[in-house]
Amino acid sequence: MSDTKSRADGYLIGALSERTGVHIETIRYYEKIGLVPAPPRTEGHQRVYDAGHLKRLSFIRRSRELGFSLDEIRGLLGLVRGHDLTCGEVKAMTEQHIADIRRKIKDLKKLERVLTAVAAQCNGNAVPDCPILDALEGRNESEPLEAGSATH
Amino acid sequence: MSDTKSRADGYLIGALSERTGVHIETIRYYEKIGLVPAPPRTEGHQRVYDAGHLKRLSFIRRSRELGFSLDEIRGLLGLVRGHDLTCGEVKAMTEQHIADIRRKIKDLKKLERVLTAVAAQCNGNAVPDCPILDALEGRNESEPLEAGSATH
DNA sequence: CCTACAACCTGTAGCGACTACAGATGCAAG
DNA sequence: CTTGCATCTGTAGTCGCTACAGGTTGTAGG
Repeated sequence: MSDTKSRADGYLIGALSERTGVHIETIRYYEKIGLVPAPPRTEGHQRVYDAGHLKRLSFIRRSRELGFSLDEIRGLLGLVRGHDLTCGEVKAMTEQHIADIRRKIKDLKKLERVLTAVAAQCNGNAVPDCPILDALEGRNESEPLEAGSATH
Repeated sequence: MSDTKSRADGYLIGALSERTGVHIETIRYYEKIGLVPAPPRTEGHQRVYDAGHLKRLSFIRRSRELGFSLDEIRGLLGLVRGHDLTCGEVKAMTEQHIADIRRKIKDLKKLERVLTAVAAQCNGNAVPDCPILDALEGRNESEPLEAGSATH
């Protein structure tokens, strides 16, 4: 069942990393910032994880994939282990998140439109009079582009 | 014509910041990393900019709004002042960029779908059995979500 | 001329979320 | 015993800024 290194009941960090898809360094980083608890160690100071750690780390990974920040995840985990947030608050957080994502999509679509238009004018000639650079220089002040979150 | 501080022909950093919409600290940062040249100074060591700086900084700002990295902009500016890139290379860069943006949009749309589905199951009850948290814990392994750039 | 105050200066540290080392151990197989 | 991989700690770097602290310059008013 287990092809990766394990100790009696638990697994070492490499095995946990493999099972969760979270890099080893990232696991240690999460421990350092207190997002996951420090696990017990072997006599040789190596971390030994159990199924609970696996679950928690998977939860974090899925949440990250859905775009939650580490701080938001801290909140979500608070509820798991205690009673920080109500279900309604979790829902509100999620909906706020959806709104953010929609805004980002909107911004990116606009970017795509502008860049596509700009690239279409270029025939791939030699150096001078590149229409893309002209557009960037603002000689063709068509779209306002009022600074948004863009890629960030 | 000029309501902001200027010295003879040029403007001080505050005026440049106002005209370009780039923060003062950011202008100094760009100078530090060599993205814009160090301007001449007054006797009291204050930076004095001219129309050339204004143009270059505006170019940078527009490029940033379109999602180019500072390194990419460095390349684009290389062409402006010399002959680093051909127009075709600029076009290729732009198209690569468009592809990146499309991928991001795709990822975000997927995120939106998953989160919307997950939030819809929640009626905003009290603490236990929150369907959002259930989903994050992976009890409902429906969408694969294979780790992408997500918000990054 | 003196004072107040805004705008400027330099330099450093911090953000988020990692990533990438360097150099020291642990541990199992041959 | 040696090899060699996995793990350990700690620090510095990434990107694109932002936010200070603490000092100087420049200008306007009294």
